[in-house]
Amino acid sequence: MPELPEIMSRAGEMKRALVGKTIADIEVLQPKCLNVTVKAFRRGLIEARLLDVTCRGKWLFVETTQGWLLINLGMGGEILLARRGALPKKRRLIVDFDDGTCLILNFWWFGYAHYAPHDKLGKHAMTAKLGPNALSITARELNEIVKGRRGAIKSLLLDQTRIAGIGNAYIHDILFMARLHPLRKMHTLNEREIEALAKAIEKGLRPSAGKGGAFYEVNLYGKPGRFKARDILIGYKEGKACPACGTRIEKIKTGSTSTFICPTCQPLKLGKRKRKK
DNA sequence: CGGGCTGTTGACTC
DNA sequence: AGAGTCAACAGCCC
Repeated sequence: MPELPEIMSRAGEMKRALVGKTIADIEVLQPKCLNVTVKAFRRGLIEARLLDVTCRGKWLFVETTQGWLLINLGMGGEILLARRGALPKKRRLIVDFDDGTCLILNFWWFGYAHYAPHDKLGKHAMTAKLGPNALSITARELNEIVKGRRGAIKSLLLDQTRIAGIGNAYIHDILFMARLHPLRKMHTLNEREIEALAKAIEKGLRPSAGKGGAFYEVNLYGKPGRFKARDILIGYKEGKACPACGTRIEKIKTGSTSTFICPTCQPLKLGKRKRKK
């Protein structure tokens, strides 16, 4: 499940590998991943030269001389660089370049490959509403985002219009490092806790971003990320000992998703006074 | 073999 | 505002 560390890594790889190339052809095997017709998509991007690749949250922004290619991998999938003669089996969209290489998009369940002309990028609703990147938010900004809201902190962290890039894989360790229960209400958070959360977002995403993403995702060349299972503190480690206190890690339902927590380190009821002195 | 689970997002309802 | 539900339909696990 690609989240900010993976998408940042893919953006860097794509920038290094693709800038300067010109799109020669596009083959769409799954038209429903587009926001326009196959014809309009091809007309928009064929003959475009790639200028830059960046990301905002889980979206890749490929800037070309003819507008933007916007990619979201949804619940999973790969972006691979290959040659026309040696394509991977699974593929839903193929972008051919003028030098015989091609970019293959595969979505596990579904994903998006959208086209926006230069002057329509601001009208692309799914990206226009994105909040600031999770790795560029300061404690002060986080405080502003949290202020006046009443919902659970987990739903805020996953709300891409407030904070872009966190998904349900990295969130377990972020909440654990902030010592916050996922269902804590935002209006009960004090300044110290918000500051801890801002630090935890950084600590939860930056190491993986520096290692090319998580081990369960592959890069443009098919190589898995170097952020390993042992680098994860409590996510997906139900029944194992909490690294901070030894309590058994639990998996709890939080709305329609689950969260792994340490019930000792992340109590839901915030005692006004700490027990034990 | 089959049922349950999992990730993202928008649309929709209450 | 926010919580809940659903739909899109692959692949792994038991």
